[in-house]
Amino acid sequence: MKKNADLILETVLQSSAHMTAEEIHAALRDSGHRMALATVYNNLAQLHSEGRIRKVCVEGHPDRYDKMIRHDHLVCRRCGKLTDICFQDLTKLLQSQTDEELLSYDLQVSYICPACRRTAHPASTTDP
Amino acid sequence: MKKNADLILETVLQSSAHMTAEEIHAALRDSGHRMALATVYNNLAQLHSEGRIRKVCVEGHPDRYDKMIRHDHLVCRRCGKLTDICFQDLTKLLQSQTDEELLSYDLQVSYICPACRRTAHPASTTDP
DNA sequence: TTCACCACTTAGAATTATTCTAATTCTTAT
DNA sequence: ATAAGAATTAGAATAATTCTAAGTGGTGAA
Repeated sequence: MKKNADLILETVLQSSAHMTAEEIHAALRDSGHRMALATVYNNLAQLHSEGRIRKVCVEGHPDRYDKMIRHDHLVCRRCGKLTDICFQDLTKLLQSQTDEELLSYDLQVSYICPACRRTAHPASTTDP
Repeated sequence: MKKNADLILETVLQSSAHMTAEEIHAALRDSGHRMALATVYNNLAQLHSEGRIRKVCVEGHPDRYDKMIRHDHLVCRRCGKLTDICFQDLTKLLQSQTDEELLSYDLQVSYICPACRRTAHPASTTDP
């Protein structure tokens, strides 16, 4: 029988939804894998410290977990939604400007997502 | 008499210490400005939403506040200490790779700070 | 100068995500 | 089978932050 750690890892890797610990817990429960939320937290912490998953913290929201595959995030300033994007040549540019050994980086670019732009734009008709 | 919001803003701007709400509260108290911690939180939120200060969240640590002046952060993976750094041409590179209107970004590069490298390096003599 | 109005502040309770504790249940090798 | 060790658990605890509802203070009109 599969270990919890593997189930949790799979859930994170298979999803592109940047899931929270709660969401992962719920998803596993829905597919018949009952375990304590603390177990999810424990294993996520373990997987993260082993460098097998990423932990993304967005202000005002619970932490989210993600694949390691090199990519960056657009964060909507209105609704907080994360979208993947991959900026090229970033590592090169960063490393070229310092003598420190850079281990990794986390880039969050904020913008207004298309949905928010459409629906939540106040006073759009009178804007210049 | 100066308003609390101004005192709080000044404290953030004058310090290069990336202070937490608690630290700002303590600093103000030490200089004779007594106010509730909630007031500090309220005003920091206000200043942040007005785009007058930055809010930096480092995993496992309380949020820190910072000047707006364009710069990035090195975060020590061991001790969590923040160090300012300014990568050049970053805005240009990011904007050149997307059609979205990018509002701002937050880049945290992780490394091992010199202090940790010196003191907390395990088994350094046998490393390759 | 009184009064009503408003913004700001406050103490303390509440909330929320996460971690801790201590007990229990699995694994696994012998 | 069984002891040792690891993983899991329920529930308590923690910590940062926000909320609530009441209090304070200044301002300007009457």
